[in-house]
Amino acid sequence: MSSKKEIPEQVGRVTMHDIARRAEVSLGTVSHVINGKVSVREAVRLRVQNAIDELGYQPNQLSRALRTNRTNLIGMVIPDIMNPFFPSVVRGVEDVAFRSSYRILLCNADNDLEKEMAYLNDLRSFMPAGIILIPSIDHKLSLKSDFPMVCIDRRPPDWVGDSVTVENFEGGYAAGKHLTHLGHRTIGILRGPTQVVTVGDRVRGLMKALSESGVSVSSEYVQDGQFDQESGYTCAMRLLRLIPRPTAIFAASDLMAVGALAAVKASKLICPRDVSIVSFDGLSFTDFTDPALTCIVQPSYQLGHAAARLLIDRIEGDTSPSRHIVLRTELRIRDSVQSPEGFLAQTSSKRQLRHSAPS
Amino acid sequence: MSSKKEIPEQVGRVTMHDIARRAEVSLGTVSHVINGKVSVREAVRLRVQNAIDELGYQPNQLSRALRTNRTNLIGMVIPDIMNPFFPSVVRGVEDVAFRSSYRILLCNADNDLEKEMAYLNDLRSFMPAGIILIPSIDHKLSLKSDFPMVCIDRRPPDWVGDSVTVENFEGGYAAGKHLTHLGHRTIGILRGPTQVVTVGDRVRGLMKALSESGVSVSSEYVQDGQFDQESGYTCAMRLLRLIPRPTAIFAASDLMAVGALAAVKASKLICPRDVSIVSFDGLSFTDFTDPALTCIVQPSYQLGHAAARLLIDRIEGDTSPSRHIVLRTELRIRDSVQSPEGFLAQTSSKRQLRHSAPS
DNA sequence: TTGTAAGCGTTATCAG
DNA sequence: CTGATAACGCTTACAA
Repeated sequence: MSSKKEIPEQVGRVTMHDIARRAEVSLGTVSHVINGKVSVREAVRLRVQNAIDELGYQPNQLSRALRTNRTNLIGMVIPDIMNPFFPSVVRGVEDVAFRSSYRILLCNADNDLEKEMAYLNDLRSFMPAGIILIPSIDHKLSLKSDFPMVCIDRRPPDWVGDSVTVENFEGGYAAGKHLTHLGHRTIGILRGPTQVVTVGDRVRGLMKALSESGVSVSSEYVQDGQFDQESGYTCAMRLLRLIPRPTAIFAASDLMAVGALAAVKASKLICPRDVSIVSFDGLSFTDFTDPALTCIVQPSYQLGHAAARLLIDRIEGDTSPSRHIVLRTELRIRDSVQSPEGFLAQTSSKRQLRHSAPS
Repeated sequence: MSSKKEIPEQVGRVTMHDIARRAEVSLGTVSHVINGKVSVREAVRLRVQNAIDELGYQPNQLSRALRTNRTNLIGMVIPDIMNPFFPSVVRGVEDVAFRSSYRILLCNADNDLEKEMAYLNDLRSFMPAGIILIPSIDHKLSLKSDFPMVCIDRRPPDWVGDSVTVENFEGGYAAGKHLTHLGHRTIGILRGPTQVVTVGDRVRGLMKALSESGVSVSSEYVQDGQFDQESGYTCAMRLLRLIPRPTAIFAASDLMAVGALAAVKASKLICPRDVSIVSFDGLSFTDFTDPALTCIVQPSYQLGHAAARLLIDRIEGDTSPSRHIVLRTELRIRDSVQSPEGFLAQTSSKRQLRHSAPS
């Protein structure tokens, strides 16, 4: 799009009628040149195009939608944009959507099933082209709708449609391997809310890695709570009082890990010297904690990106069987994990406590 | 399309026609009971209402909008939802909007004037009820439009419409007072991008407070850069090499402050013992840094909240003169500021600032 | 109080 | 290739 010749600042809405009149053609012809579906004589096409440019005409999306029975709106229902995990998901969706000229209708359902269903229902009255949903924890709805929908992040058990999720199990497994390779054998777990299926997977993956190294975790080393920092603090405190004290803690979310970090400090211990911490999420603030957190990074932007791609394919007619895309996680090594004291790690020449400075 | 006596799950769209037929009334009557503007005999009203409930009818927002020339859509154009400052602004807008049954169309303009204008223009084709805009840095557009618009966070110089902003100057001033009362007389400033007007105000407010205490800041103690962590690091490094070394640093954003924190550590200094840091924004991660940052908190949620209130008032007919709401900031005292070494702090016989400290 | 009918700005179907 | 004309689903005078 290059710069325009003149400023068409005609304020009152300009419609196809205005174009038709100015170009001295009929309404239908204007429509034809706009949609390019029916061919139009070049001279006429030009006249119409000029009128459009001169008057700064934009097709009214509403009437168009009403007529064609489809908008270019994508409804996006998420738990809460203030939860730092979601903004990049939303951005991933928007970037893809924008390129295909879809617009995003954003709804925060607060993990509240009622609110989620209300939004979902309400959204229908806008005739969206499709919906991207991060289902609430206890999502039950198997919605049959007039438009495609893809579930992301969490996949409800009864959901048979498209979905994009993350390898939670494998991420947990990677965390477990990392810890056991460094020699940890007494490991505490901050699991968070048990009803969240993603968390369960993370912990199961972790457990698998541990048991492969002959490490077992008795139940008092697994603490359930909320996803937040405060809960992480409280639960970590309980872990730190256990005997033997865990040499490492796995936190199923970054926020819990931050709480755990605080708990370690409050216990006059040092992370990672006394207690290592590995977390799950990879939010940006994990770089700012002290020490910076080693964590399993979720590809949040990609989550939205892939979902939008998939959804738009569906909107544009892809009728292949449901797809279930599962995205990889990544182990990001920072400063919060080291070998436990007294463990002779061959590779421990690396200095752990160095705070990574931005380069 | 077989008529059902059963609970609605009728998938194909159900329209007013269906209701009219089932309730054995005319289209107009259905409309009347829905909009409650024209009175309808109770018996009929009930029949219609039943039909609506039984069929699970929802009015089509698009056709309604087309007819009434107004949607219940609010367009929100922001720089970038991934910037941690904006999610709560968006949430503030959405909470208010939702209660008045408006929906949010979210657009990320990336501080790019072209993109911003493209979005703004594009939004018009949805006939939004109103727009909330966080203008790009070099926003020039004085848009005359068919619907109300309120600018938030930054107020473009030529913008004569409604706006909601933050007391940047006063916030900077409070930061300055806090520092001077504690005895700081050599103060470094991380100003960030000079073209951002909010930053200018913050620094001017700071300067005023300093000069009121007879503290002057020579130019090499003022570093410009970007808003981000990396820039904060680099610029703070320069400050820390100055002689005399500043005993305190003011960062115009939290991210720069985080970079400064890293710079202090990298210089083998300790915050706040050797260098105090006070920042501006109050994002949630400032609690997780080490030490936790003392900062001037912007009421980001309130920003969105107030803007939405204002906008909806306009949408609903408020034609009073343009309003310019300015929100207070708050000094949040954490651990990154103390009196400089060797300064005999007048003990708290006199409390420093009336700016409320959180408990 | 209720029904009728004319649009809102498009697209789509047919004639010319 | 171009132009009428009928929808799309709804609101709103105005008529009955």
